[in-house]
Amino acid sequence: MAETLTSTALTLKDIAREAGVSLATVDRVLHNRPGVRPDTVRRVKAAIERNSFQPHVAAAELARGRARRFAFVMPSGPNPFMQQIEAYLGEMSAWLSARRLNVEMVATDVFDPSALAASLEALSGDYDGVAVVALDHPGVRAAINDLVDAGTKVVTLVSDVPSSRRHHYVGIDNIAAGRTAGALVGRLVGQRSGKVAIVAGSQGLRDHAERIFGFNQVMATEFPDLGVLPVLEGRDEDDRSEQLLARLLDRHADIVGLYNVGAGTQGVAKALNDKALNDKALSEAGRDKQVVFVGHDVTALTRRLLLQGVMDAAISQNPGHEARAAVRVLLALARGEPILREQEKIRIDIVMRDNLP
Amino acid sequence: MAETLTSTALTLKDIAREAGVSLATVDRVLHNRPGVRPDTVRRVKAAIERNSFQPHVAAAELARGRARRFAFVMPSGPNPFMQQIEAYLGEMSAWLSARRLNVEMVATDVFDPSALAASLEALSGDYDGVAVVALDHPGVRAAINDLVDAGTKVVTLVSDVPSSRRHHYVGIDNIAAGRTAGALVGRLVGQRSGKVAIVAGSQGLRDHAERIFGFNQVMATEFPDLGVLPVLEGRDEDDRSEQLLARLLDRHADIVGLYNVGAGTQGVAKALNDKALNDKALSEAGRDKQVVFVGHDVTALTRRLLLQGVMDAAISQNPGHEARAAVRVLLALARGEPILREQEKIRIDIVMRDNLP
DNA sequence: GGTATTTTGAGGTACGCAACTCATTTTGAG
DNA sequence: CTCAAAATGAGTTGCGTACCTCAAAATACC
Repeated sequence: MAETLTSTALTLKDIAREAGVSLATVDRVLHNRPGVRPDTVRRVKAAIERNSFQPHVAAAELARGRARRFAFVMPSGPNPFMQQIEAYLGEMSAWLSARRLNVEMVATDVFDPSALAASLEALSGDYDGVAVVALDHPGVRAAINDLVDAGTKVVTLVSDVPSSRRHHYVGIDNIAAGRTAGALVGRLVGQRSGKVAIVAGSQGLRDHAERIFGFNQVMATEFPDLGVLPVLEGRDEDDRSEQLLARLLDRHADIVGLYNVGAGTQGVAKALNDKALNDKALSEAGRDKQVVFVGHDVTALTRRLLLQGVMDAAISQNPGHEARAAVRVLLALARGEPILREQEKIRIDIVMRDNLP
Repeated sequence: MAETLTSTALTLKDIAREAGVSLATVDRVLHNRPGVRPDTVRRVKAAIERNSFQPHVAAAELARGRARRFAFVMPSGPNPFMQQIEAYLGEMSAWLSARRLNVEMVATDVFDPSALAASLEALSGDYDGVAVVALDHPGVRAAINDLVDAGTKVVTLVSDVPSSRRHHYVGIDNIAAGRTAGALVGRLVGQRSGKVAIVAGSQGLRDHAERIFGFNQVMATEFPDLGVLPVLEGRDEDDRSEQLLARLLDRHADIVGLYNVGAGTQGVAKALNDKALNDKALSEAGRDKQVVFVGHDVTALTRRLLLQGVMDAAISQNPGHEARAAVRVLLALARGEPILREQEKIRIDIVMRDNLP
């Protein structure tokens, strides 16, 4: 009837007795300190295994004395998504200080590889852990590897550098995100035929490129009747995105779907809106005439657009989850605890009007 | 450039000095122990506020000595969703034992109010926290309130009893889930016209009733052209669901959408499949002819159906998240820590083939 | 005023581990 | 066998809090 998931509490002393050694030796083994014969190490580890001993987190934390320092290296400039991550870190402040964790924000120009690399190098030695919104570039990769070699735990956030030796990536699979967007656009367009437009920040950005790749993959295989127009590069700027899109809508009257890969949402929405008003003036166009609009991230703006019905779905990576996961992962890494992969995995959320968080 | 989110570490001793009292008095105030003049209480609390003092979690945990005991009261019987929750709790076992937390599973017949109430009463006094998959019934409500009065922290899991004094509910808003399902069915059906079927376990179950309510709400307001057929009650059994649905599909050739509210998915899929084969024999029916099928939860079965294209979308509440959130909330309640609402909120996930977790 | 009662201070112990010192034993090389 | 080096034991201290006891001081009551 009642089945227990945890064993009784053993202490280091019990392990020492079990292994027939002293507390000091167990401590040496546990912390990879030198001066223990390989055979003895084996005996101690066996005793730990046999009893599935877990050091008491609270005791360990209390004993080590000094607080841990983590740094978050984030893009400077007004990126609403990044601001949300910061805000959620702020909400954790009580949680953090109850655990004597210091989290510091470091702003840097993420799009300048050498500036980013310099910011990272500057952290060396002073921090137990670093979370960084990274750019995949050789200089950045080297800086990350240097941090890792110095014993700092490194987590890439939102944007990964897979070729580095970072300990963990907290973010979504952008190819899968693009595929999801493609499936949504295709399915929501339904029976209608026509063309699909893509607005991105830049195809040079790794995450944007991956999303576009995934999107095209699905369109090609599952919705071959929908022609995909060349990608517009709006540089994540509202004005530019609006102009480019407006021109495209002018030239192609048969656009039925739109995928906005990055930011610049305001401009995209405006261009779409102008077209809708225009259409309405010409004839009575209902939902059937409307362009299916799928974008990314739930912000104040996209939330409004979803509620108004201008936007049909947002692909979202939960910024709160990302902020908390980054902290938890850094903490687990620093403590040498296992990471709960399921918990820290960032999922691709489909957000429509009725499941707005 | 580098902005810190956490303050320097104060201790109780510092607070005592600040307030001009002894450590013992601070301790009395902190734990609501008697024997302190109201005026002194105020002074101490002011000092705590002023310095935004947070007791060191690790020290507190270490000092209290005894381990905490939590109980999970779950339905007996082979419910895949509940089994997933148990499995995820199992994955946490290292995490739990490192914190000296004991989690015990208690199986009970959740559909029998008096049995459930009895199970809850039996836990009284022995546990620091209880998570329960509850049934909204006066007897159960009373049992929950008794536990709360006895000082046990109580969290309802998956299914809520809002009228009780439980401390927290870990689960989704089922009305919103139903609305989401409705929006999906409506949008995915697209231009086609026809009828929509609903298969539920029972309209007597609170969560099923709420989902149906939300579903109908959206259908009535946003997709008035789609007629909703009376709810089939399959009792979450495969055979019964299949038979009922097969008969309905026979009678109504124009069914274009289906919402499966609960379990019995295997049977529902079989009935749909038989119809599809039948249609194919009569004419060449592509995707356009297929019934849009939206259901709940990602299990081995629904995963397969999504991949096969039989099912179009699953509304999912992440069982791993629910398991971990329940533990974290119970722990925070027991410690008197604030709850990170954002973190513990269970979201309504839309899962389609391309964002299968 | 004196007594009972309440409030406060002072101090100790324990929790489990990290990190350290120093003495002692064991081992291996010559 | 001798001696240095390596391995191990034994012990201490401190982390910040909970929880407890006992005495002293302050206050309330008659």
